[in-house]
Amino acid sequence: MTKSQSLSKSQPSRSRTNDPERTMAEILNVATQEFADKGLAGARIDVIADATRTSKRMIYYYFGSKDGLYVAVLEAAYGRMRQIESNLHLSDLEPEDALRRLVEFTYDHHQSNEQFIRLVMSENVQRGEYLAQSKEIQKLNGSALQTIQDLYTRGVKKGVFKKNLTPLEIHSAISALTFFNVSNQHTFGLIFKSTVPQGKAQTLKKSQVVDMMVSYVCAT
Amino acid sequence: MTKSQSLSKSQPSRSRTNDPERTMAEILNVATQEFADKGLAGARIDVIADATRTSKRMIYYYFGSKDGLYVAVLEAAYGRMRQIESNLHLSDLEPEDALRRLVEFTYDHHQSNEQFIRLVMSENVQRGEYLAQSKEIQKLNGSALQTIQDLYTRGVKKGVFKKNLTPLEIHSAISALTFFNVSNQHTFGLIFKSTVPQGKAQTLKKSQVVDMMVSYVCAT
DNA sequence: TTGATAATTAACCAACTGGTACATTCATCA
DNA sequence: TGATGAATGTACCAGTTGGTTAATTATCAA
Repeated sequence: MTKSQSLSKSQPSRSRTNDPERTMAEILNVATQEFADKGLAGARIDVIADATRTSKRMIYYYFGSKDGLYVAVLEAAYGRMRQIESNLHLSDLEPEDALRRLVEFTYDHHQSNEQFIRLVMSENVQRGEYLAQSKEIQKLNGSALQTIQDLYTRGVKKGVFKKNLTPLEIHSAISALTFFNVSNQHTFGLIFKSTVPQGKAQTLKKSQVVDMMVSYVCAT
Repeated sequence: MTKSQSLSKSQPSRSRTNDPERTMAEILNVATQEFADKGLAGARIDVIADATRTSKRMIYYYFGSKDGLYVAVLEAAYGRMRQIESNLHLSDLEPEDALRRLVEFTYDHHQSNEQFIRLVMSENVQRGEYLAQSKEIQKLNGSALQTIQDLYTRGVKKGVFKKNLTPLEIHSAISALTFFNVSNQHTFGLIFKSTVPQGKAQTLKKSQVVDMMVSYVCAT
């Protein structure tokens, strides 16, 4: 746990410090930005290396290849997301409130994690080829659905939710509405630029998404 | 030397045919596939050229550069979409039926035009940088919204639609639900592969999307 | 202290890739 | 028919880029 000498940022010393953890973390960090910015094919290893305090050689030392680095970036990004998501505790709210809260959370979550969204888009352009290589990924499927399952079951029992919906449907709908809003903002902004306020061209407001989900899930 | 017969694979005739239109069309066609498949950065001019009956030289002759070709592909793809969309005539249907029909059409439309969706995704990864270069694109904004505007106004007048919705909201919601379903199928399929039927991993069924839109737009 | 191994640097390279130079053939029309 | 510009094919190039070779330094257990 020491963390001994992590300073000396502007010290152009001839001596060198071995700090594998920091080196790896920095590479991963810079690479995440570059890949999110340009996609796998557009990203440049040299650019990543130059933005790091270390060298290109280190990238290959720790990650083996450009693809290897990309997969590592994907895994880390998905892992981070899962962790954030797991911090929601909805079980102490009434079903309808919990639903609202979940939608709002997801909306904000997507809104403030454009980098992640861009990675996911890139990966879909590549047909999930690289995400499929990750063993880690498989583990994180259940949790989001379980949350919804619980919430939904409570709502049905209480008679406030429609029957015969599946957690996956609900999750998909929420994701679609909140993800698209960020992912397609640029083309949407261009095509409807006369009607869309410039800047962050969010065409779906949070309250609308909430309303849509509530009116869909709640019993009439 | 020894000319090594690099040619004569199938002893191509020495005669050649000038057919600029066909040449351009073929280049554009092949390029659309390649760009949709790999994105701008991932696409290779040589691959496009080789898949054509003509040569790389012609690509530069007609389109100037890789970027130029890409913009031409985008324009053509968007143009095609606009044309197809304009073939819907909803004015002879009752508002609610027209809405259903619009949603169903959009769903099928996205479902069967994955190539276009992939181009749009790529372009969003690039922040719309290239679509913005196209002068043509600006023209096609209004039509989709106008269709919805008409339909919505009729519905409100008739008292079957909620008030205070905007055409852009409605259009965005429909787009989000139908686009996402195709665009994110790969990552979604991987993460929820235990719950999603393999193959075309459509997690949102057409009827669900229709229900969502209807329950959102229709007055309670 | 020392020897082994992990971490790191710098120079280098071969393949790839967008783009071109140039010669040549086709189509049109006077 | 022959001249002229448009269209096309071939060969080539120079910059880029992922990846590597080889030598050097830090770290730490024994």
